[in-house]
Amino acid sequence: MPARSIEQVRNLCKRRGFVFPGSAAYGGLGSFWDYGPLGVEMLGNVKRAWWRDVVYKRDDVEGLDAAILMSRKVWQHSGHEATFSDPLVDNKKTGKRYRLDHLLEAQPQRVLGELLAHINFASMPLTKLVNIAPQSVGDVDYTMNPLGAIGHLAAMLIESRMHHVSTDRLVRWLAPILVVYPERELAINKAGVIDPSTQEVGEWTNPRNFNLMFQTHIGPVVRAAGSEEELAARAYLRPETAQGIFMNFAHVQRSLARKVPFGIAQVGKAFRNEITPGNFIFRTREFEQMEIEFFIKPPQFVREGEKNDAQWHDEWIKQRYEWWMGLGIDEARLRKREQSADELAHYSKRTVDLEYLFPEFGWGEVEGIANRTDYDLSAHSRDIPAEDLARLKLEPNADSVEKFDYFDPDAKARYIPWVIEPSAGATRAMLAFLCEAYHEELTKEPPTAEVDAIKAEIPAVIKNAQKKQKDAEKEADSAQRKHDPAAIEAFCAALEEAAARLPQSLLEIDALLSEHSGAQNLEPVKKLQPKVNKLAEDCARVVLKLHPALAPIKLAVFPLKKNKPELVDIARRIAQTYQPHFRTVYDDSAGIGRLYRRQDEVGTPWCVTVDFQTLEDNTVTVRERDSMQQQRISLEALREHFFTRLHV
RNA sequence: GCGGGUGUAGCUCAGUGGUAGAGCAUCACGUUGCCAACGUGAUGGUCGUGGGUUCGAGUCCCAUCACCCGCUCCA
Repeated sequence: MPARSIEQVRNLCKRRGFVFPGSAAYGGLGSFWDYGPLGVEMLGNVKRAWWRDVVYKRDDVEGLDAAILMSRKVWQHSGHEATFSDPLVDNKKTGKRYRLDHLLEAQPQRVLGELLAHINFASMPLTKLVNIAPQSVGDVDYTMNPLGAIGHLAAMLIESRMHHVSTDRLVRWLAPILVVYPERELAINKAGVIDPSTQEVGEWTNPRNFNLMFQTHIGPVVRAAGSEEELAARAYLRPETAQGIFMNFAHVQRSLARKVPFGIAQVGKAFRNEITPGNFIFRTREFEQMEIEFFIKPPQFVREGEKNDAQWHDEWIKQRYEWWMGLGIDEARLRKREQSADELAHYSKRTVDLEYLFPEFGWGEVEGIANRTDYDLSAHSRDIPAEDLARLKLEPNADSVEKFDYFDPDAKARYIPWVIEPSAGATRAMLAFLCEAYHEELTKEPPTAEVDAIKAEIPAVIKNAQKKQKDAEKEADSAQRKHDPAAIEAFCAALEEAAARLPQSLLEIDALLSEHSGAQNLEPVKKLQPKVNKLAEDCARVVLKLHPALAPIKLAVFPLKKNKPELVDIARRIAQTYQPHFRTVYDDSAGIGRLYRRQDEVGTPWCVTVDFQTLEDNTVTVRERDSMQQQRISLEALREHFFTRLHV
């Protein structure tokens, strides 16, 4: 059974030195995390496992480590500066928050018309309108007259002649207007904008603009915000590592004389001013990515027998899926999910997400494999033909001095390659592997008397719960029900079934009693739960069943008794033998049983114990983490034993 | 930003207006021949912060800060 809650994993991480809250001495800084001695090992192992798989094992991928700070121009032309700023608005009544454009898209046309009618466009500064208004409406060119464009739109909407303008296009203009319009709060509320969650008119706050990229400035001089000097000096911390790869496409291709198809892999930090960080290290504002941009021929140059973009995409999806499985993720908790058209990023033709089933919050993306076409390399190139600009919805790039094209000796043609992008979260991967590896196991037979006492109390719990279930069923209006009868019924059934399997099911019962939020309020449960929990903790061990390649410590060496210098000496010597090759620790700070449990908890796959027999025949016990089995191995054979298992 | 929750020892948490507590962890000494052993002792606290009520506040009141969970986002 993997982790039941993120809380369990978070606690273990803090207690055992994987992950600590950041800036803790000053009360913490929301959702920034520091990686402790074991965390840095494990995260490093995740990254190494990935690098081995996508760089070392292949003939067609090279590595790269680009700068984190990149010119503002990169992010303007990649589209991030525009798309990473989302206006948000809250409904004070329901507490729901929406992206303004999503909210407007969910409105009936009538409300959008009302909204336009309530905006006095003449009161808005013309300079702002110029940036927002469409250049044409229908057949009429409004380049010189943005006010006219808005007025035209408003008139059409009010007269319900919507066939000229689709809702989503209209929303794209309306949303930015509502962010800068001085009386926007009034307008939204007067127009009666509806909350999609309740289908009732909401009580809305001011839409506020959010920029998801972290800004900084190159050079120590302080400049006025928004000034020309400030904009010129502005840089962003990369929100994805991918753009660093695109910037270096030509460098890598030329310096290593690479032919398409080939890929560039990069591991590194990325930064996003997430609106809602949370779920431990799942969504943080500083995180680490493992990304590949795999460059391939554009469809029109693909010849008979060669893979096209769709086939390369499928192949990478398969490859990456297998990587996760190979490191111990169970099939039941890893899935591929096709992104729907409306959630595709601005650069993507098709994206398939790999999602892990996390405890508590459920399916969460750990990797996205996107077909980015030739969008990015074109966006950063000058002299792109007009038809390609139109196809990719790009503006001509006058800032760039490069054209990221490639002469293909096979096709005898010059083209801008397409790209398949497998992009995984390294920090998320670590969390997924930790959740997957977390196990609680019964290691001792609980005393019969205590088990019987628990058994005896369970019927009372079930009876009490069933009474609550009947009460809930009496309440006809399901919205008024305090409890969900179906949930109670399921709880009772599970509890009854588990009770019959005591004592083996002790941990399941502990989980049942402490997890059902409704159950915790039952009086008999309040009495029973601490008893069960105590007994469960006494008779169980926590073990991280990590793949050895991911385990932060590979080997721990103990003397059976720490006050026997002859055992201590040998144990220390064994540890020192392996320390240069892989993470090995020596420990004698507790009794042998406790030492084993400590290593179980951090996922150390093997422990070596030096005992009195060692003095006679030079053998030690090697104890395996998952099975807890021991075997005697001679000191000479240890090297072979571990090196083959760890692929050193 | 809105709603909910939590702040007491390194960790997990008790604490009824009247001397600041437990378990675990840590350290010392003794004991201990393989799966969270035991005994004795010790270390460790501005009870998140600032005000107020009171003879007296961890506890009641007000304010404030931080973190956690949920809401958008998506590696």
